[in-house]
Amino acid sequence: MNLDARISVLERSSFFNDANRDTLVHAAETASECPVAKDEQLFRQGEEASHSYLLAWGRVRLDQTTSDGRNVVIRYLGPGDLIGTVAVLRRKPYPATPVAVEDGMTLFWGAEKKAQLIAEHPVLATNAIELTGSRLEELQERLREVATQRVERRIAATLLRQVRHAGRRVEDGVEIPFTLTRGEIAELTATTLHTVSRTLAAWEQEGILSGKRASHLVITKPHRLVEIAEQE
Amino acid sequence: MNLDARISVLERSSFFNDANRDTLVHAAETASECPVAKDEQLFRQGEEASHSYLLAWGRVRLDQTTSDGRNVVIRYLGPGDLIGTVAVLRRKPYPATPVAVEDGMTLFWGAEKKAQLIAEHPVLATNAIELTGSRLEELQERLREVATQRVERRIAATLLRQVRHAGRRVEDGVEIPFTLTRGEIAELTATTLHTVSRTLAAWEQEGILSGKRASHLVITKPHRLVEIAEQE
DNA sequence: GGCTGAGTTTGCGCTAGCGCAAATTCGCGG
DNA sequence: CCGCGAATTTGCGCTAGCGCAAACTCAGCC
Repeated sequence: MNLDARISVLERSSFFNDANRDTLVHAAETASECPVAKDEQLFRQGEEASHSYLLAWGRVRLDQTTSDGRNVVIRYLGPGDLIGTVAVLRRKPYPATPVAVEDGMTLFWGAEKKAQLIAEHPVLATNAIELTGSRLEELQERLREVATQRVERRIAATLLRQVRHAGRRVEDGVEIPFTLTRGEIAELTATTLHTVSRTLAAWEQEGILSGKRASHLVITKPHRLVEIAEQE
Repeated sequence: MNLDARISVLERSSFFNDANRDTLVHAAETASECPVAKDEQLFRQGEEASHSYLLAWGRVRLDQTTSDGRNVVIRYLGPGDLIGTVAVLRRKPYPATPVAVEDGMTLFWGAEKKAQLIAEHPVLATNAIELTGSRLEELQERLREVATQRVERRIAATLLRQVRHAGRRVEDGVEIPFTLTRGEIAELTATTLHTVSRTLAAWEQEGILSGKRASHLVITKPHRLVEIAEQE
């Protein structure tokens, strides 16, 4: 990636919202590139936070593992999303393990460079607060769902969230443009893969959605899914 | 509160960590004071975020209500904690309703003044990221607990969290220095008040803790509670 | 001091959904 | 093309804990 390509990637990220040319150039010049292969981990939960990443393209799943070995999917990240930035700024260990769900490319900065970038460009600090706040809001929403809703609603809400983040219109409806297994949906919604499988099988029968394994989920009746998510 | 008293309040808040005298004075001079009475709401979830608060003393519970009228307790706030700041900075509606659990006092700033404070004192932006990140981390932890743990463990973890945030050594053990009802514990741990009641009754019988209603919970065997929180 | 309402406790029936087990499917790599 | 492993599906027994109902407790207010 040359400088212009990098700048093009950066200006599409909300972390660089309202950033001027100087900021973009500074960030582009100080960044390094790192391709990431499917299933590769950028870093591991618990490690010292040494680098902060921005996903140029590809998709990444953010996993947290519990002390008894269970996994919770925190979120899916797409192009323009930051990875590891808050941990770097806080000088805390990484709280999660980002796993690439497809081949991709990242730009990354060492902790010092990132802190300097933010110190010299206050708009980036403001944007970091915005982004962290946005993550906070989403987690609050998820906690509310898990605390108060049955599984079906939660699955519907989770799929709609992926649609909102990354959904793509296709001929039959809306596609979630990355691989999402029943197991992963289970780890996003605090349930088991068996329950997800049963639920999705029923919805597939009903024509609400289709897709499994490497074929991406396609929501054919999004309004139906919204109804399910909002039922009492 | 005179200026020195305000400064004393501010410098004890982690939002003002590493802030110099100028910053503290600026913040103290531009703040207004608002006492808050037990059960009073500072603002309501969904309202436009117009003011940002810092709790000088007292305790506040942060509630989120779902569309079907159920309540989730997001966290308890104590002296030095910010209330509504992220929403103000993000120019989003308030995501929660802060309810005073005892009489207290707040300092507050209008949105413009707060944004200006942060723009003129970059250390505050850094601290805001730190604080938001810390909230994020806690919510991730709670989500992991709800997703993967049985109720008992969750209750234990929740009580230990209050102890860590606000616990006070007393003669018999560690006191949680604010009123925490079984219903509120239920809303913190995604369970029902009946289950909390049963669990706490058993633990009280076992000598692990004591206290109900207006009498604060006292954890008499904290190590036992840690064991429960960490069991598999 | 008495009353009241909110908080706590307890019994118990019920079920959502967990988790075991096994069968089926399918995508990928050699 | 075949084998294999991971993903998906399906049957089913079981139980953690929900939620209804009712009784008890106690703090605060008049």
